[in-house]
Amino acid sequence: MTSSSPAPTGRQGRKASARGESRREELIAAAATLFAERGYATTSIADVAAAVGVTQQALLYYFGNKVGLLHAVIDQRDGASLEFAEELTALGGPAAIEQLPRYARRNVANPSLASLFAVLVMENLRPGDVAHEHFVTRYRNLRAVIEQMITAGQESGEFSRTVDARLKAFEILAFIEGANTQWLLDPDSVDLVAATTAYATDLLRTLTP
Amino acid sequence: MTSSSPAPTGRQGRKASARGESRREELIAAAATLFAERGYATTSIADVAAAVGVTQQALLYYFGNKVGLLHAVIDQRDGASLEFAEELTALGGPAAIEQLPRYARRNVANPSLASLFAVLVMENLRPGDVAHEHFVTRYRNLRAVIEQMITAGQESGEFSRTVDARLKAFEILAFIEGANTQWLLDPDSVDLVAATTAYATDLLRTLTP
DNA sequence: GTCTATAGCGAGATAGAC
DNA sequence: GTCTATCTCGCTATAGAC
Repeated sequence: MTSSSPAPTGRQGRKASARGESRREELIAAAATLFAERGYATTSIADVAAAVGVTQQALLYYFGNKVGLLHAVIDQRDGASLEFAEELTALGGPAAIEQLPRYARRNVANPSLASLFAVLVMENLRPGDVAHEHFVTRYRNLRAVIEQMITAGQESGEFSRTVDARLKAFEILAFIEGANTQWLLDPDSVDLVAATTAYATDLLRTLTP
Repeated sequence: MTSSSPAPTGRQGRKASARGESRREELIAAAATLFAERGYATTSIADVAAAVGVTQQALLYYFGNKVGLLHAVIDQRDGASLEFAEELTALGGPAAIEQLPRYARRNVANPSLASLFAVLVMENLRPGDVAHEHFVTRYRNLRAVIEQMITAGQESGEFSRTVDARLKAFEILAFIEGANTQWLLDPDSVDLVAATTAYATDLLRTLTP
């Protein structure tokens, strides 16, 4: 966000890989994969560079330092998350709840993305950690989006007004995160989509008047 | 478990700190705190040793290597978790559900322990990670305990037989873990005990015939 | 048991050539 | 843009003295 990188001007040469990916994007993609697999702290920038076939110093040319790379990864991959959540909840009320399994399906289809943020959150729990503020606001935004979806349902009369929208939003996000954790650790032990569907069903029962 | 440490024989000298803690126990306690705060990978054994006032080499005398220290920490702190879960669920049925907020209270009272395992799990998601197998079986055991609690309630007729005990157990554990994550990241944003109490209440409604 | 000394590696980052 | 060379640091682990 602030200063960060020399930002190579304009478009890249034709050398960039198969798809129109710039070297910078290749590096971000490689970093996302490795961070998801091993975490940020244990991944060396040299490993990331090697995955793309350049040296560590080439990587530093783009991102300045390791933290710059991390922020580039977060910025590039996390926008989609909130958008996805907004898309799912935009319908408001019961229709939004029914979309919950789509979230699970998305994780199953893209475990690397699911793992990336789960791992990074735990590496940034404490104030002062490089991306702490980012994740704090990320979760606040997600809770806010879910809470609005619930209050929308209450205002339309589809949801009972006796439920505390704020606590319910917390609960729903807790389920999503915790389900994710268990599934990442032990994918064969549970059918994430089935579990999410079951949860959504029961959830609807507690929300409906 | 296997070989590990020279295991200093017999009891310790009177030099061990205020409480009857042996040096080994002091080191485990210091490691638990630091691992909880910074994670395993980013904590150096020298930091752990320094927290107790000895050198890194003294620490290695007890644990052999860094992985030995990790396993000592896990063995010492994790036994309590499963016991606690068993205690809470032993009652079976609705009474067990009502105990859920106690779990939250325990975390609030001991954030360091809550953080320790949350962080270590994410550092051991992948097969081959030093403590991967430990956490896989840990979660399997926890799910099994919760599942048994539910089936016990179903057999006594207190819980509806239409719910899938296995999926419900997964859901309950997901809530606990996810609630924990959100609260660790941003403690002021939510009242963990209130949220857990609300969840337990709604949970009971979906479980009761 | 705890120390000093030290080996040996891998990390992040800078300087400067091409 | 990407490289080679290099600096500096921190880390794990070993050897051996006390």
